[in-house]
Amino acid sequence: MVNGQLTVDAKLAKRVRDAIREMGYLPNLQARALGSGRSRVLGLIISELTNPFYPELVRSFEDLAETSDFEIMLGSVIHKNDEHLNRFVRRLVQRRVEGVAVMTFRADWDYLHELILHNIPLVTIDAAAPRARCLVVEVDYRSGIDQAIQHLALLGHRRIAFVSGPLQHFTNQARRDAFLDSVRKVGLRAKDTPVYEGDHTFEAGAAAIGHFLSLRDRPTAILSSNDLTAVGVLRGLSERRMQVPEEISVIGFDDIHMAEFAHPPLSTVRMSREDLAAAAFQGLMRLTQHSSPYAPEPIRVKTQLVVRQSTGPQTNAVTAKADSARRTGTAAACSGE
Amino acid sequence: MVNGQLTVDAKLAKRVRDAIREMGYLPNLQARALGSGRSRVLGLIISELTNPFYPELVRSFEDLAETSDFEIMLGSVIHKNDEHLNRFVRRLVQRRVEGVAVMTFRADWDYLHELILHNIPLVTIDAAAPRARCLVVEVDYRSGIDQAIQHLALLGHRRIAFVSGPLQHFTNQARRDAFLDSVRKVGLRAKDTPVYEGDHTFEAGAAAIGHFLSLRDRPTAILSSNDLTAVGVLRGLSERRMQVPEEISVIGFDDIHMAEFAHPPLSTVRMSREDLAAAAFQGLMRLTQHSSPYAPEPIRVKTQLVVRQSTGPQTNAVTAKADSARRTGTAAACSGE
DNA sequence: GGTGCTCAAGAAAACGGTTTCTCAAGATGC
DNA sequence: GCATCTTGAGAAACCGTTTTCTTGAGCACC
Repeated sequence: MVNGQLTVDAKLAKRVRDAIREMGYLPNLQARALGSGRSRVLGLIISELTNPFYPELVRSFEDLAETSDFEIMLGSVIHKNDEHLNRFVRRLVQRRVEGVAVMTFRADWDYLHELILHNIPLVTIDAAAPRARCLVVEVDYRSGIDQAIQHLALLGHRRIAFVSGPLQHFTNQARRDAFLDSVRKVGLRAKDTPVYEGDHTFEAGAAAIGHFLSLRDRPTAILSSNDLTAVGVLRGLSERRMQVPEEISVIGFDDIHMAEFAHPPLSTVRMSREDLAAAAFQGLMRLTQHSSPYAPEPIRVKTQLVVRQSTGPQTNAVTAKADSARRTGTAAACSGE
Repeated sequence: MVNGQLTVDAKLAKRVRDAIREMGYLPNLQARALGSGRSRVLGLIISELTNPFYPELVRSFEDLAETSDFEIMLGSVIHKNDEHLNRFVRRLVQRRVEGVAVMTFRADWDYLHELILHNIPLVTIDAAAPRARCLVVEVDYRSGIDQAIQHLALLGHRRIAFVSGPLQHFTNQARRDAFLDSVRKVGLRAKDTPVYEGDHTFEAGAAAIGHFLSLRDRPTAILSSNDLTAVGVLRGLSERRMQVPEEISVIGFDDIHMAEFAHPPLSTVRMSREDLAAAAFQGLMRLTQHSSPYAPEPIRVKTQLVVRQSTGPQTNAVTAKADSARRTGTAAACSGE
């Protein structure tokens, strides 16, 4: 009755329900989990919470989980040593999670072996763990990077540099490859599209700028593989007293909060955390419904350019304060979005 | 045996343990919780994860929880409506959490009544919920704000403004009062220490600057009640082409990541998230050990000035590019830390 | 009216551990 | 040597739900 069937008098039902509330009764979820064999807990593994990319993702994922009455167990990978990591994964199993979303972009699955052993549904990003009951969320880097490059090309830029993350990670290769394809598509050649391999830190941005400005043919626009590094690029430029976007344009990737508050506000390729979370959650729901070795299609998530004020038309003047030109450029860019 | 007593042959014990591992056995924590009556889950309530103050706090708290074999259930208050909030609190009770750390700075406890009803240990910040089994973490705003004001006074500033958060919150009153006390201590008068009430957003910073610059006696230094607003102040100044710290000094509060990456890097009063998390966790452990109506002393957490590059000596020149002076000033300030 | 069927309510078993109880063997004291 | 205390192993009860099983009532049909 309490669980919602309608075989008894509605009025009586209401009275009973009121009495239950009155006494402050709340079912014990542990007991329920034990009895039903369903814990209603999901695992969520991220790189780390202090990476500004993740809080939004976690929040979206939690919201989804909440509306479906799931709890989530959060674990970050980066600052943990292997010992800690294994402990965390073991706890996931001990709490009998019904599935785990692995939202980190590195592609080694060793630390997940305990989950695989217990045949727990898994959702990963970019690349699948080698096993059944694993679903991939494929981020479509190309769509957003294409937009970024076309935006720059439209503004007249013919020399566009790229700051990548560590190329040992599959995801960073994918981003760089997307960049190289895009610039080729708008007719630029390899020597006009230099790539600098950074490490996704703030400092890498300043280092990249040091490198690019030492080139004979300096790029007039820079695309960075993540926002933090792009902000580092902005800082490096500001320290060299170079004006953005008058002298050089900068585009980031991710669209973290900081991008909006950067100086100038950073144009960037947005990878929607909401979409990512939704894809991951949906994927888990799908996997949990099929207990058989079920291998569904990957879920794709698009990326998209967000134009702010760090991009403007290419000019040859090195010191020109082309303020009015910039305004026009920005307006044009915005309308192109 | 499995739980670690030493009554049987050590070798046999090892063999048994190996066999257990071999078979992939892991105890079911739900069953354990049900049997023992201890869930080993703690609640952690924060304002919201996308507020850059919190990720570090959550991480620290999680680390502590992990080493003591606790799980945490995370909930954010801000973006939830009352309906959602009540659901979350109810879930805390349903999972039979052993205690809840309420790490949000607002002081209304209505939404916690379910926790109070079930006599669940509570740790709060700044002010205690009106009940037993509740422990307060008292943030010592005065220590850090004193340091900030003395730092500015030493640099020659005699007109120091304050941007507060919404004064309906107890915590913001405390910060403002600490400011007023501090400036009085270094001999400044009310008319030279104007206060602007903002709302802790980025935009509030620009608004505050608009107000302060319209005053007849402009302040030469600004202390903000949080970092995001301070960054907004920096932005407002930059839009007015005013140099920081040559023309005006700025100090924030909190020491979020962004502070370091601001332009220029923001001097700020650090409220240590590690300390806060440690205090909260310790408090919960203390409370859970005493089931009786036990009212322990509050735990105090200090704040501390961090000097970066947004503060420099007061100069009368409005447009002077006092670069060398600034360098010296910064160095002096650093050594004073 | 007896037989077979459906249905729902209540009892019992299960979930996987912890905690408590029981009881017999061994140690201790006189 | 006998009564008492201590010890530890194994059995039993328990935690609070869900799930399955049992039972008996109600009903249609021949």
